[in-house]
Parts: sequence; structure tokens; C-alpha cells
Amino acid sequence: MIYKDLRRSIIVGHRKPGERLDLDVLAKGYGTSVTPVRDALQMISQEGLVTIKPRSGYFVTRVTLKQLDDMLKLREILELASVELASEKITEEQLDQLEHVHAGYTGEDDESYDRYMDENRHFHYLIAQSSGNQELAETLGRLHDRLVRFMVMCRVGATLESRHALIIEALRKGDATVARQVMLNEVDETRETILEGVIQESGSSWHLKVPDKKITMFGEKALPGDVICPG
Amino acid sequence: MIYKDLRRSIIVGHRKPGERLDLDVLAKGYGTSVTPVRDALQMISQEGLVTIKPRSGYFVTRVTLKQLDDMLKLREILELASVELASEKITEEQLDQLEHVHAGYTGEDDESYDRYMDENRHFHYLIAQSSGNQELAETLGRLHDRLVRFMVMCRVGATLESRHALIIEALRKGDATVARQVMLNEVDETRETILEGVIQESGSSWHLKVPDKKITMFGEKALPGDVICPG
DNA sequence: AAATATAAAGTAATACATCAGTTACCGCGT
DNA sequence: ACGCGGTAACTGATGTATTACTTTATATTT
Repeated sequence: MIYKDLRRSIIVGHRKPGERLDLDVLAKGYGTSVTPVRDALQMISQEGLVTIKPRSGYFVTRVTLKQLDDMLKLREILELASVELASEKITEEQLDQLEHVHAGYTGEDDESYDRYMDENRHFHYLIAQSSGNQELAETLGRLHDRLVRFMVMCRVGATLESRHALIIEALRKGDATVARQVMLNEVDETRETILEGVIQESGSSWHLKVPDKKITMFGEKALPGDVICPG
Repeated sequence: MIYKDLRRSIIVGHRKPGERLDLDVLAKGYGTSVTPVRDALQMISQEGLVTIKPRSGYFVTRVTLKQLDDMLKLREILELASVELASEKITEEQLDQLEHVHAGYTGEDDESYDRYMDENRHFHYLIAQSSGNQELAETLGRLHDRLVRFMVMCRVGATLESRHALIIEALRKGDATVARQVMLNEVDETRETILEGVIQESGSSWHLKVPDKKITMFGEKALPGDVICPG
């Protein structure tokens, strides 16, 4: 439970990169001792979301621009392979699931933004699963988790719905070429949006020492005014 | 230290899949308490090498034939992307490093087999790094770590040297097409060797213990027909 | 004389050990 | 074959030690 909650709070951007994660504070917040919190942080650090400075502390991992660019390029490789394989192997049932997830896309009011990102993740994860290669799906999912906070920060997602519809259509036809091309467009657009947004923000408060130590345990929403620092 | 040592012992196949990892025994072995061992196992489990059954125990992860096949296909995707990017971006210094690692390949006497696999890993990791994408390199490296034990088991590696020389040659020329093709051949050959070897071995000493209860991560189901590799 | 750098001491956080408790598994008996 | 009990393993808590960071004081340099 602690693992999932902590991980989610980092992924969606409630915890900012560079922020210190105090064992005692977290333990108090969850009403447990530090041991489960330690275990959770150790696990999360293996996914690259948390950095451990021995004898010093736990911190939300800071990401450099190069790392971000690398992640986005890797995502492109994996998403393209994924959609290509899926166009051959996807089943009717999986197509229906895709449609269902896609239909869940509502407006982009701020309060539903978290759910929106969840569904975007779900959409891409479903395609990866439809490739028939679970390893590919898991790898892509983990990568996606590390990218979501930047998507949230840069308000990626405004123009995703139409592309998603096109992808579903191409997959239904089994047209690998079109599916691949549309996916390439979406991934490229997302990449550019993120990189531009991040570069723009870079002057303000990229490396920071968070003065406000507000630490809330459960379900805090990302407010419009929140400055989310890439590190 | 414990993390690295335990991880290595699993990767090289010293610990067999399905084997129980007793906290107390390991702690005694390292001369510490169980806490550091716990931390190490938690971390290793995030890489998929160890499976945790809550309130029951820690076990070296068993791999199904499907999972193995998925991993090998994913490896193909990543290795091809890797060598393709590297053919454009690789530097003279990196080429020299590749030559040096390649030259380190000696015979295949059994006692140097571990070192041999280390060097094979190093070779592919260097190429991935030469792609300029560190994320790609690390993802491929993690995947490779999960595959090494099967390579060792199936004595993959006999005919790798000549292909490696061809790859270096193609990279030096910047010939992406040839490099890609040779890499494809090597990866395919490795895959077939592993799958054949695994299927052949499946009758003898593969399951050390009960085949009815299977331990898998991510809650996926074990199909009755699944061959459980090795141990 | 003032400012900066360095060193030392104190504080705060993690890492590890020990202990208590719960649970699953195995064997025995019915 | 089913159920019950015992044992052994993991999980979580508490306490202790080690380490890193911060602050302060002193000395040196400008």
C-alpha cells in the first residue's frame, strides 16, 4: 500500500524532483514504523524515481534534459515496435477495450487531469499488451511512469484524442503502416511539447530548495499554480 | 555489497530458479542481520530476478517459456535500434574500446565461461552506449542480466566472435544496414539456441520442486501447458 | 577591519541489529 | 481425505550506532 501510494504521488508530480523524503515523517503519515517505508523507497529507487544518498537521505530523482530526451527517444522505439506488432496480433476484445478507454476521455478540466493521464497511460499500455509481448508492455509501462510527471507539467494531452481514434481505426484494419505513422506523429508531438515546456520553465525554478515543506499524504491534486520542477 | 553479490549469484546461475532464499541463512552467511538482506532482495525483486511471496518467502524467479520468448523478442528490438543508432554516432574511442573487449575473447574453457559472458555483456552494453542513448543502454543491460543465466545454461557463445568482428567492421564504416543485419543474425541465433536448449532441458532437472504451484510476478496466470524454466 | 575559508563540534538522519507477532506450510492423527 | 497443531519463516517495531550536514568560531588573507 505504501509502495503504491508513494510511487503514485511521485509519478503524478505531487512530490517534486529534488524533494527530500523523510523516513520518520512518512512513517508518521502512514501510521506505521519506518521499515515498510524503507522497503517501499528501496523498491521505488530501483525504478529510478527515487535517488538514495547513503547516510544522507531519500530524494525524488532529478532528471537532466539529456535524460529526458533519451527517455523520449526510447519511448518512440518501444511505442513503434509495440503498435506494429499489435496491428498484426490484436484481438477483437482488445480493440473493444481500447475503444472503451478512448471513450472515457472527457474534457480537460483541471480536476480530471489526473484521471486523464491515467487513461492515456492505460491506452498505450493496452496497445503494448496487444502486441502479445508482455515484457515489452511492462518495459514501456515503467518508462511511461517516469515520463508522466513531465506530461502533466507541460499539459500534454490536448490534441491526443483524435490521434488515438486514428490509431484504433488503423489497428482495426490491421494496417501496420498507418498505425505506425500516426503513433510516430503522436510520440513526436508529445516529445516536442515536453521539451519545449521544460526548456521554457528552466529559467524559473529548476533546481530548487523547496522552502515550503508541505507534505500531504493522500490524494493531493496538482494545482494549476504548482510549479513542478524537472530537477 | 550484499545487493551486488546476491544479484550476481542469481544472474550467473549460481542460484537456480525456484530456489528459496532464506533471510536468516543469507544473513548468517554475510555476517549481518536480516535487514540489509531484506533491502537487497526487495531491490532485486524490482528487477524481476527475485519473486516475493508475502508471508512465505523469497524465491529466485521462475520464468515461463513465453516470458523467455518475450524477453528475447524485446532484446531483438532494442539491440537493432541500438546498433542502428550507434552506426551513426559511435566515436573512434568507443570503437577502440569495442575492439579491446572483443580481443579479450579467449577460448571457451569452462572456468573462463563466466568471464566470457561478462565480456559478451560488455560488448553489447558498449554498443548500446555508443548509440548515445543511456536510457536505451541501461534498459538493454537490465534485460541482458535477466537473460544471461539462460545463455550460460545453453552454452550460447560458441560462434559469437566472428559476428562480433563483423559488427565492429560495419560500425567502423558507418554502415547501418550491414550492422543491423549482422546483429539480427546474432540475436536470432542466440534466441534459437536458447529456446532449443531450454526445451530440451525441460524434461530433466528443470523443476526441482512441485510444478503445480507457480510463482510469477505481476499476478499473471500460469497456464497448465506452460514449461517452467529451469529449475 | 572585514570577509572568507576551514575545522571542529553538535545535530539530525539513515542503517543496522534485535525482538516480538503473525502467517503459511508441513506433518501427524483421526 | 480433511483438519488440527506445531514449527519456521517473514513482517513490522524499537533501539543504537554511524555518518553526513550544518553551524559556529577562529585564523588568515585581502
